[in-house]
Amino acid sequence: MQEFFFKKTPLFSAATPDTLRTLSQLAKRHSYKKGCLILNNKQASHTFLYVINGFLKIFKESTNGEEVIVDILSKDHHCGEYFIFQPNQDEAYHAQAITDVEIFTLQISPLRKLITGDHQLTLQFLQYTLQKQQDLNMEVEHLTIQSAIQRIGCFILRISELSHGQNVKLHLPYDKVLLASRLGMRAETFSRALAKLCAQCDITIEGDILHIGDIHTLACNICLHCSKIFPCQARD
Amino acid sequence: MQEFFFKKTPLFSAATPDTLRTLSQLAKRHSYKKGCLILNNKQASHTFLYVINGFLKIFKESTNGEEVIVDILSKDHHCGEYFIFQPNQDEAYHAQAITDVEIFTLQISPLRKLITGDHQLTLQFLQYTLQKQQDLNMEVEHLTIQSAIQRIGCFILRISELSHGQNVKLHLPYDKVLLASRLGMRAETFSRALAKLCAQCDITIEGDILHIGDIHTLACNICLHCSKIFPCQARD
DNA sequence: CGAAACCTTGACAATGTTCAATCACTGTGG
DNA sequence: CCACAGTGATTGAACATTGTCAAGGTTTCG
Repeated sequence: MQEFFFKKTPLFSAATPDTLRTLSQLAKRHSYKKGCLILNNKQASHTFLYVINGFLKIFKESTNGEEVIVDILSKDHHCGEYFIFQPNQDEAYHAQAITDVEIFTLQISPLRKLITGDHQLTLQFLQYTLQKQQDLNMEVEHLTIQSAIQRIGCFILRISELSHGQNVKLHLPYDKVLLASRLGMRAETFSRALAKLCAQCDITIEGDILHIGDIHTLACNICLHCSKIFPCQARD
Repeated sequence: MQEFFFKKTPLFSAATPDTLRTLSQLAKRHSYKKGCLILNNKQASHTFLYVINGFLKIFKESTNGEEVIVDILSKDHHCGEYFIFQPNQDEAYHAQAITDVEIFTLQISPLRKLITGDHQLTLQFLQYTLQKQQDLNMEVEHLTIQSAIQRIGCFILRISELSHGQNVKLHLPYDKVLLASRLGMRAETFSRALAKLCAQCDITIEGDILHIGDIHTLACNICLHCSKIFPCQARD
């Protein structure tokens, strides 16, 4: 992979030329078709994974077999950095392509060397990790104080890029079963809650397309139940 | 404050002598009585806060007035580092002493200078932030797949320090109203769920003291509903 | 002692899950 | 080209869990 590619990514843009060169030698690019499992347990704990394009589902399984979604990664999001400081951790997680997807991977141990030798890179990692922490704090908050309807409305507002527009047309980024799971509810609950939300807030559904009468009306109904103020900058 | 004090904290132990000296000049130590509000909104966004002793509640308010607990900080935990890279963020949060508490504070902008000038310190911050991210991932998982009873059981196992012992005596670290809120449920739900848990798992309650017949029995009933394997290393 | 906070309990309402049935859509193989 | 299986999505009914409201008991502390 080429050095200038890394120079353009948010996470590595501030890295030194040396780091960029090493990255270009070590990173391995992969493509996967929708549905493919990307990491097995053994790989996961010593692999850093960066999404170039497409969507990826990161999930775990509870001991009694229930699937839990840890994250859904889109372009320029990444995972596995936790293992930089926890090399022998047995935090099994799985990654699956939910669209066709392009990624690159790095082995954790050379990444650890890069980090320890490049202060600017470490600062970037710290910055993005702190941002991620904020996102997770918000997720906990939403699971605690929002109903299913409110969580769906909030998600819609976030992917609408928080425009104030009217008659906005919007694609759901992935299927409803997955979205339900991402928002911490069952598919049936999602279906019913979305229908209710639409009835209340002047939205019509057509498959995976939403027609939203007025974003601001929606925000007025939803954003009460959150510590942030519309338009917030939360990511998808 | 003395340099060797910072040298002994987990977060700053790897800092350079220069950093430690600057810290000792800039950090301000404070004591608060149980119940005191420690930060107002204006201070929060440019203050880093480190707990020396006692417990602290970090919380936000949703627009419609509901309180949400973001975290409960105990000795050697801290907050506010998010603002290092988001200096003008208006993420209002509040901090309140839930026991008598000792803390020290740093202004964000000198802390930012320390971080940018001390690679080892940045690595420590990154390490602790990544650990925190894992903890939050676990919290989301628990809110998603565990019932109230299971969340309480899981909490008890974590503060039991995961010993396998029998006839373990355990103090709840803070009052039940707060604990309920921390675990994402109402006080009434907590009361009922704890009673059920005790009936199921050979535990007796006496005020804030729990007598647990067998930790392992409890773990068998609870840890099914989690992606980690008992004994896990999750913190409080 | 008395007020305030903490905690528990009961009755009931609201919310979300489970299970089963059904329908629409897609891609496959005959 | 059609039959068919499989996935995704929706709906209804019964049920489980959690929240709400009201009341009353207990503990703490000035």
